[in-house]
Amino acid sequence: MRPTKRDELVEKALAAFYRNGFHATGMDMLASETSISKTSMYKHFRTKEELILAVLRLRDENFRNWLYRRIEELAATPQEQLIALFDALEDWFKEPGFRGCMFIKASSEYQDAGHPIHRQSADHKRMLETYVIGLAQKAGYRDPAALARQLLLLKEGAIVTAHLGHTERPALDAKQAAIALLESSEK
Amino acid sequence: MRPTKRDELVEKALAAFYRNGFHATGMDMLASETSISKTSMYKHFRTKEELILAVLRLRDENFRNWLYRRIEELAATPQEQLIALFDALEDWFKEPGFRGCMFIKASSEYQDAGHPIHRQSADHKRMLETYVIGLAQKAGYRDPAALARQLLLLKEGAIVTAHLGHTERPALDAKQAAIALLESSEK
DNA sequence: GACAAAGTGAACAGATCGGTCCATTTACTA
DNA sequence: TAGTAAATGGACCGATCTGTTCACTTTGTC
Repeated sequence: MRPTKRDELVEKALAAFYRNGFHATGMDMLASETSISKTSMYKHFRTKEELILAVLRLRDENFRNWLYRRIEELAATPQEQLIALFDALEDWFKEPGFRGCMFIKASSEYQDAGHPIHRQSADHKRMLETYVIGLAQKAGYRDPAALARQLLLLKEGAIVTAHLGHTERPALDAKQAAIALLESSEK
Repeated sequence: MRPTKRDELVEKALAAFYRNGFHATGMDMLASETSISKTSMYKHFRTKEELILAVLRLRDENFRNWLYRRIEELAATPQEQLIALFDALEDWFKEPGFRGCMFIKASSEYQDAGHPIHRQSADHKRMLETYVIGLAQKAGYRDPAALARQLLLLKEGAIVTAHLGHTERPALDAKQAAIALLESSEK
């Protein structure tokens, strides 16, 4: 089954929005860049906002799938996987087109906490939190939720620091901090 | 000496950009919101970009002054001040108009690492780093730079998490992680 | 009270914004 | 092969974008 035109649009729009930002990427630019007519775009999505929401759904799926698999490749036990998270980050930061976290950027452009785009970005972060809490639970920590939240602060910090580009290897700094946190956390 | 019209413009533009974003805030909206004519605005700044750069300079000055003073209010020794950083964050997050870090948002909208706005945002982060390294040095840590980078990852993470709003008290999580990091860092 | 500097409002430019419309062409399927 | 659904290009809408121009008014100073 070939990917539908709709999927193709969302995929290419994802690349354009990620590289160029949301407000800065117009629907005409999108049409020419994706080689999909504006008429078609507006047949699939009633507004630009709906398209962005679809893009963010795809991004969430892609990113979490990639991350979870990469972490499993890198480490076998939950304990080690909590650390491997930061090795995976380093891989991501090194990718040529890296431009930060799409959800942080989305919430930067759609700031109102009640805005659908902002809310969907928060949902993504919540799902990541659930995943890391699960790892911390399996690893046997006494307060897995608190530990997960702390590790995720390091993750978010590393991402924005990598994008800002004022520090050499934020993923490595985060990893070392994570190791220290794990060692000082009670089981 | 009264503040000049230029200062007044930059100050009000700061509030508008912070609340509303950069691309989403047009020069006409800015003119009506600041009660300063467009003609005047363009007499002080040749382009919107130049105005944004002036706004970011003011924001950097305001924010660092506020933060440094708040930290000194909250704690007396460098050791305690490294922790008080996160109490200051909590104060900030609780402010009614809190909408995240202006520099993270600026770099989210002007993503290219070579763009003046992106570069200036990175400069702000570097200056904060210098300050925290100084505290870590005075507190007598063996590797003050590494420790400062780790603490700042927690800070950036807490800011974006507070803005996303998917977690209850990110500043408190960050503070507890910071305490653990400090305890496990060699002097 | 004259003069220059600074600020004003409003119209204007050309480009782009999100979104609509329509006649035509392509592609799948009965 | 006929019919239908999907996709196309391009014109078009009103609004908004950054930035300019101009004639007029305010303001502070000598």
